[in-house]
Amino acid sequence: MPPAPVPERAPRQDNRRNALLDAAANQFAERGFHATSTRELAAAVGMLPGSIYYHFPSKSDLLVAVYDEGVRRIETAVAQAVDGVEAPWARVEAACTAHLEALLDGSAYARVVVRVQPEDAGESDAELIALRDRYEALFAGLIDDLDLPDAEASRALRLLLLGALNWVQHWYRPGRDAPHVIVHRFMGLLARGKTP
Amino acid sequence: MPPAPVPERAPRQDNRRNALLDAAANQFAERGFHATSTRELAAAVGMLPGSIYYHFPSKSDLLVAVYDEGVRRIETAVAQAVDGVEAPWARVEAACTAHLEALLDGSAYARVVVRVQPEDAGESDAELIALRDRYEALFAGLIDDLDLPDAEASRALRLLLLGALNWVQHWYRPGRDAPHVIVHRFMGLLARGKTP
DNA sequence: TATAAAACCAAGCGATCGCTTGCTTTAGGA
DNA sequence: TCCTAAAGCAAGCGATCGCTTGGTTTTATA
Repeated sequence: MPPAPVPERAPRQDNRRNALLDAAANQFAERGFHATSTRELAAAVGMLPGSIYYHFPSKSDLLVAVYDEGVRRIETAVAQAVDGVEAPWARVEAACTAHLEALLDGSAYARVVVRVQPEDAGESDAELIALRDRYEALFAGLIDDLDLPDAEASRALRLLLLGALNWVQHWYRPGRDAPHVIVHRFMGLLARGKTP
Repeated sequence: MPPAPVPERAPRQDNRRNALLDAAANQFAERGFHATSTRELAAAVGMLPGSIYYHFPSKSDLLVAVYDEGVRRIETAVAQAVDGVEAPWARVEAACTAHLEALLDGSAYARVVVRVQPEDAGESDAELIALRDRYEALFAGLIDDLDLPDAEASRALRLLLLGALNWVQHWYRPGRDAPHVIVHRFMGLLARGKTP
C-alpha cells in the first residue's frame, strides 16, 4: 500500500497527513468507526472534508492506516518491555504490562486495534485481521517459552490473557490501579507450571 | 419502561413487536448498532421503516430493549446452570460455561450485550451500564463463595474470567472446541484456592 | 526566479440516514 | 354486529453521509 497518491518527490514540510492520522485514531478510539464522520475528522485538524481524500482514498483506508500504526506501536512496546528480561514467566508478565499500558495510558492508535471490529473496514477487513494475527504470533512465542504441558494449554493461556487484557478498557478507571498492578493480580491467579 | 404506546387493552395476536426485536438483535449482534439502518430492520420483518416507530420511540430505545432482553437471558441461563451444583468451583465453572454458551450458541440477544458499546445508545447509555452491572453482581456472588484470600483477588478473578469469556467471540469457530471445553481449559490454568 | 508537483480549498453530487405525519386496514371487546 | 384502538402503510421531511471535481495556493527543486 503506497502512501496515497504516490509522491514522486519528498513530501512537503507542512504535510498534515500525520495530524489527520492522529485525529482519526482519537475519534475512532473514542467513538468508534461508524460514529465518526469525515467532516468531524476534517474539523479536528482544521481541514475541509474533501481534503482528506488527497491523503487517503477512502475512510476505510484511513482506518487501515490507523490500525497498522496501532499494531506497530503495541509490538514495539512489548518488544522493548521484554528485552533484557530472562525468566519466561517474567517475560510474559512484562509483555502483558506493556500491552495493557499501550491500551490504557498509551496512544489512541492502540485502542483502535482493540475497539474497532475488522469488519468495519469493509472489504479491507482481511488486512486488519492479518495485522492482529501478526501481533498475536509475537505474543504466542513468549508463552511457548513457558513450556506448558501441551500446545492446547499454551493456546488457552494466550487466549485467556489477551482476552482479559483487551477487556480491561471496559472497566478501567485512570485513578485506580495501575496497569502493572492489574497484570500482577491476574498473574497471581494462574497456576504456574504445575501439571495437575 | 411500559410497552411503547401504553396499550389500554391487550395487544393483538398479529403483533410483530417481537419479530422486530429479534431482527434488531440479529442485526445489532452481527453488524453493530451504527452499521444497521432502520430500513434494513424493517425489511427483515417485512415492514415499512416508519412502522418501527409505532413500537419504539427511537432506534436507541430499540437497542435498550434488545440489551435488556439479552441480559435477562444470560442471567436465566447462568442461574439454571448453577442450580443444583454444590461445590463453589464447580458452580463458577458451570456459570462460565452457561455464559459462554449464551454468547456463542445462544441467541443474538446475548451477543449484543457483549458487542455493542453502551455509549452507542446515546443518552440512554446509563441504562445499559446498569443492566450490565446487575448481571456482573450475580457473577460476583459466585466468585465470593470461593473464599479467595482477599476481596482484591475475587475482583481480579471476576474481571479476568469475564474478560476472557467475552473475548471468545472474536476467535471462536463453531466447528472447533465446544464452550464447555474452552471453559474447562481456562479453569485448568487457574491456581485454585492456593495462598501464594 | 521559474516551474512542477504537493497540498488544499470551494462547492456540491447522489445516496442514505433517523424520523414524522396523515391516512387506512384489521382485530378484539361490548 | 359495531366501534374503538391496535398496527401498519404511503410518502416524504430535513439532515447528514462518503466522496468527487475543478480550481487555487504553497512549497521545494532546478
